[in-house]
Amino acid sequence: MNKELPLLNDANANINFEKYEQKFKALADQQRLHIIHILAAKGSVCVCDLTPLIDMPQSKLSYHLKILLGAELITKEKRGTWNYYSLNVEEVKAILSDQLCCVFLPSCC
Amino acid sequence: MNKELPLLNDANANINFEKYEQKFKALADQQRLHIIHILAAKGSVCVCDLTPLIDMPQSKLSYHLKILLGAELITKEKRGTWNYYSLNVEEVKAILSDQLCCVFLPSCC
DNA sequence: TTAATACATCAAATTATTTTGATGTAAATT
DNA sequence: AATTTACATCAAAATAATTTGATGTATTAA
Repeated sequence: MNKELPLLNDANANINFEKYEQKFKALADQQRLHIIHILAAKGSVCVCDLTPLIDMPQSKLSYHLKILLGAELITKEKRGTWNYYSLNVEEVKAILSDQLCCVFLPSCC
Repeated sequence: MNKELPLLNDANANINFEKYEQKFKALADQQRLHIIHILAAKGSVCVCDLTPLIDMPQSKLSYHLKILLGAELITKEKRGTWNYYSLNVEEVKAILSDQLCCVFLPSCC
């Protein structure tokens, strides 16, 4: 059995564009890029410590964190009342070029 | 003179998030990812040859090409009545991981 | 046990993006 | 010269994403 399907001659191979669309959508926002940048620098941060770093109401921050979480660009860990968010470095590296990793993940370079 | 600014301790370095936002926005759409994939496979393609490959009205295709062009992910070259679009491979490679390049630029692997 | 803190979620309002169909312009064909 | 082809652009309609402020639920602190 051949596990590889041949490329179709109309170049419309069976790529899961939807999955990538979601990830790029999550990245397609300055405020979320900023959040990513902070998480990259700070490691694990709870929402209450993130709020003063970025200037936005808490409900808005929660919204953006949810988008990033849905795209699996960040992870969430509950400790008591606090929710700690971290960057999913592996996932980000799987998407971004080394060059961009250097921009958004300072620890990378 | 020191060309490198020190990293600020609030991790809010002076990154041009806007520029990246535009590029990710352009990528954040299945139809545009499809266009990118076709251009990567076919090289240089005019709108009239692209239209039958992707199933959308011409004005819609023009709109999406314009978004990609604005993000400098593709280039345009006029030859007579025809407008030939090509992928800006350098730019795409500067953004996407090798892994993703393999997905969207088949010739890459 | 009351109050305060740390969130998530919800509905409504706002804003941004996409889609559609029509129209315009230029080059190519007849 | 009249048609046809190849596009871009435009305005209106449709859809989607974001923002806001209020409320709810735990957990912790007083």
